[in-house]
Amino acid sequence: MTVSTPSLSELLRLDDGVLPAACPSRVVLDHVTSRWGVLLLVALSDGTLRWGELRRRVEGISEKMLAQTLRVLEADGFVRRDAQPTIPPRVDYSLTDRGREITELLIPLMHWIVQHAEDIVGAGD
Amino acid sequence: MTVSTPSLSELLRLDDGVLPAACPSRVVLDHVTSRWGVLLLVALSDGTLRWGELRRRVEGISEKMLAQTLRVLEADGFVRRDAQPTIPPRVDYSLTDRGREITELLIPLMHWIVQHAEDIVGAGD
DNA sequence: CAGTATCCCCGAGGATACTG
DNA sequence: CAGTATCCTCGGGGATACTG
Repeated sequence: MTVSTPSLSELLRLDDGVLPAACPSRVVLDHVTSRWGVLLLVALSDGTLRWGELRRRVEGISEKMLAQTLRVLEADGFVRRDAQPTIPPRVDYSLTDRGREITELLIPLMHWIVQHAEDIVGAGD
Repeated sequence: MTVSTPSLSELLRLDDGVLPAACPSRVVLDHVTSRWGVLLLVALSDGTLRWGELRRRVEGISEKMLAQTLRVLEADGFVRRDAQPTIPPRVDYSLTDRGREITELLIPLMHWIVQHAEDIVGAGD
């Protein structure tokens, strides 16, 4: 049942295991694993959130980085932005299908980290 | 069969969905998703590698960042360092059990990214 | 409310040279 | 070979003020 994890080379079909530096995946990896990228995607996995809600959920993020990271994630097609032309404005952010795909891979990671973080920083740091 | 992904709040047992800023998980998340962290861990998933092999595999990494990132990953208990006291020296790096655990969550992520990267940067960037 | 615009700083990270 | 030491740059990212 447990298919032993295939090697990176097999998974990526690299015959030498080298992932080139100039490579689209590096760009996407950087976007997703950017300082605030993971946190925003994971926050949105709970459902649609407004700008202000996102700010509060992802504690510590500045307005600048919230805007910037959201723009990148939107450009990559991970996040959908719905702006109501009302006064005052209301903007909803949610995951696209693509965003949900990658977030489903991110959640187990976050989960593992949250479970083990204490042991890790407690012992070594 | 498919258990629908539980919400972040459920997974993390946060009643408000807010992941605090001052929190060990943030530190570990930063280490793992650091610029070179993912790439190194994933490279080591293929098995033990020597310093020079790692440098070549993770194309673009400088010696400084290789050393620095490896030290962090070692301190976190993800990576084991085996130094043979020979001349010339030989140092082997491999994943610990803990390293293998988290890498098994990283591989699907990398895999997804490599599969979809072209579409993503091709269309939006 | 949901952003943009600006200024500015610090440290991540690269280049280079050196060493056991 | 497997690093360390040093210098230096560039841009990530915070603080603050302003706007439709």
